[in-house]
Amino acid sequence: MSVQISVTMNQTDVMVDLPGVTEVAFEAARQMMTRSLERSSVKNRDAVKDTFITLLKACPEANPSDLWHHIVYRQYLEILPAHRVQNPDQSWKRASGDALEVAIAEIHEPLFAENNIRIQVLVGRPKKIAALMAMGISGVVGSDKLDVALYIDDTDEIFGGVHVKASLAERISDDVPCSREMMQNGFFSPLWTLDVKSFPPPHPDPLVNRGELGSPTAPSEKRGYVEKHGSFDHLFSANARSMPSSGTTPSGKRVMRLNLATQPNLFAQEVIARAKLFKEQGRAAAPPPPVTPSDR
Amino acid sequence: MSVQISVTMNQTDVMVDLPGVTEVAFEAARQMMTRSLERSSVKNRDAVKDTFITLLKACPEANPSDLWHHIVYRQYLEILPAHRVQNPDQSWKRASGDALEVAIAEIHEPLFAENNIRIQVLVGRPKKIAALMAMGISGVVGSDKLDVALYIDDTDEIFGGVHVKASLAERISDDVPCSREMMQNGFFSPLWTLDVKSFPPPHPDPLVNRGELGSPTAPSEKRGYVEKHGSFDHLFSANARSMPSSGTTPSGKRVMRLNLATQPNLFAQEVIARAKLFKEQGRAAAPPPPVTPSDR
DNA sequence: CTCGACCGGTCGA
DNA sequence: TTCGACCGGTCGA
Repeated sequence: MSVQISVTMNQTDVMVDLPGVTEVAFEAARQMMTRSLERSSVKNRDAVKDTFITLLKACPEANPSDLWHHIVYRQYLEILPAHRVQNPDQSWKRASGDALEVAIAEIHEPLFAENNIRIQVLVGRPKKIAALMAMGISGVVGSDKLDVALYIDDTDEIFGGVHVKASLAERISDDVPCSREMMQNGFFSPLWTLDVKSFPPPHPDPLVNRGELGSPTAPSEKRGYVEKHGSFDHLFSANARSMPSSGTTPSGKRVMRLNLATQPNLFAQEVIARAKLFKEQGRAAAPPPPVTPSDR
Repeated sequence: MSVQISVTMNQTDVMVDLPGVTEVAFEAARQMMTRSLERSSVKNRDAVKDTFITLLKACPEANPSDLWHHIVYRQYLEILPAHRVQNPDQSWKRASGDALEVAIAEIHEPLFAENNIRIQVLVGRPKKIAALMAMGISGVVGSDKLDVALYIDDTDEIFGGVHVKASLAERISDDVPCSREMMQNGFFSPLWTLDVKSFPPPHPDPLVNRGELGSPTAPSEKRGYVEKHGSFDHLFSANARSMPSSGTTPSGKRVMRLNLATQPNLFAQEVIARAKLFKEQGRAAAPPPPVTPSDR
C-alpha cells in the first residue's frame, strides 16, 4: 500500500515514495482536483482544501505534509493550466495558504462544537480587525497577522487564535509580534504548520520533505522561535518528520508532532483545555509569556 | 527617445512604454545580461547588478524602478533558461534581492568614500551578527534582518544600516523589529526600496509600476509604517511614481522619492548628514524614535 | 553539504 | 475596483 510518483526538476527525474497512499486514493484526489477546477464557480482554495481533506480521510497512515506537498501541490500545478490562464505557481501560493486555514477549521469544527468551541477563519480585514480589537491589540503595527480565531460557545467571546503556515521560511517572523501580544494579553496563540520543505536535486535527499525545524540537539532558527523564545503557545506540526521537543525547553513552549489520525489530536486537546481554563478563570488563566534576555 | 516593450501575460499582450530608455541602452542591457549569464563563473546576482547599473548610467532620465521591473527582470527571465537549468522565477527572487543590495553599495561607494563613510553589504550570517552586536542588538529574535551596514571611516565603528527591498508586500514588516531596535539604540535605520509593484491584465492599468505606497491622502498600510508609526529613518523610494510625504507626518518620518541622476541624492545626503552628526555627538545625536499609542 | 532569506502573480473581500 | 497577504525554488556562505 504505497504509491511512488515521479517528479521532474532541474532536468532530473526523482522518484518520491509515499507510504500510506494507495493508487485509489491518489486517483480520487486527482478526480477531486479536476472536478473542482473545471467548475469556474469553485474557488481555487476550495479545490485545494477539498482535495487535501479527501486525501487525509483516505490515507490516515500517510504523512499529511507529504500529501499536501507531493500530491495536492503537484496535482494543482498540473491541472490548473487546463482551466485557468493564471501562473500556476503564483496561484498556488495565493490559494493554498487560504486553503490550509479553511481545512483546519473544517477538520476541527465537529469536535470543537461538541466542546462548545467555535473556530472561524478570519477572512477579510474587518473580521480580523474585530478579532484583534476583542483581544485588545487593534491598531498595532502589523496587526492583521492572525488567520483563525477561537471563540467560546456561540458568543463573540474570543479566547485565542491560530497562526497557520504551510511552510515556515523566514516568514514565521511575520507572526511573532501579533502572537507575543496575544499571549501577553492572556490569549491562546499556537502556530499550526505543515512545515513543508524539500530540496530539489542535486540535493543528497532530493525532494524529501524534512521541514525546517531541525532537531532538538541541532535546532534551526525556526525551532528557536518556539523552544528558546517561546513566541507561540507551542508549534504544532503535521509533518511526520518534524522532531518534537525533548525534555524541558528554555521557554516551556514546545514543538509538537501531530498525528491527525488519532482524535482528538494534540492540537485539539490543547484548544479544548485552554477553552476550559478560559471559561473557569478568564484571561488571567493564561500563563504570562516567557521572556528570555535575548527576546523582544 | 523612448522604448516600448511588449509583455505577454495571462494570454494578453500589453505594451509598456519606457520613457528615457533608448534602443541602444536596451540592447546594451541585453548584451550585458547575456554576456554575464553565459559565463558560469559569474554569480547571478552580479549579472543582475551589472545590467541594472549599465541601464542607470545609460538612462538617467528613466524611472529606475521601471528599469529594474520591466527590463532587468524580464530580460533575466528570458535569458537565464539558455544558461541555467533552474526555475527562472525563483532564481530571480533569490538573486535579485542580493543584487539590489550590492548595486546600492556600488553606486554610493565613491561618494561615501569622499565623505569618510564605508558602506558594506552584510553577506553571510557572521558579518550580520557582528554588525548587530556592534549596535547592541545581538541575539534578538529575527535579528539578522539587516542587509547593508554603514561605518565611519575605515573603522569598524557602525553608525547605522540600510534595509533594502526591491518590493514591499507584507514583507516590509520583517524589517520593522530590527529597525525599531536600531533607532532606539541611536543608530541610523533607513529603508531603501524600488517599490516595484504592477498588476497584470485585466487590471485597468496593466503592468503600470505604481508601487504600493498609495498617496499621502489615501495612505496604504505600507506608507503607515513610515509616516504614522515611524518605524524607519525615512523610506527612500527609487520609483518615480512614489508620492513623497507632504506637510508634516505624525511620526516625523517621511516617504522620499529618489532622483538617482542628481548627486548627491536625498538618500546620500541623509547618510552623510547622519555620519557627521554621529562623529560629533555619537549615538546620543540620534533623535529618539517616535512612538504612537498604536505602535509596538 | 546545510540551511538561511530572497520576492511577485494571484485572487478575493 | 483596490489593495492586502499568500508561499517555495534558489544559491550562496
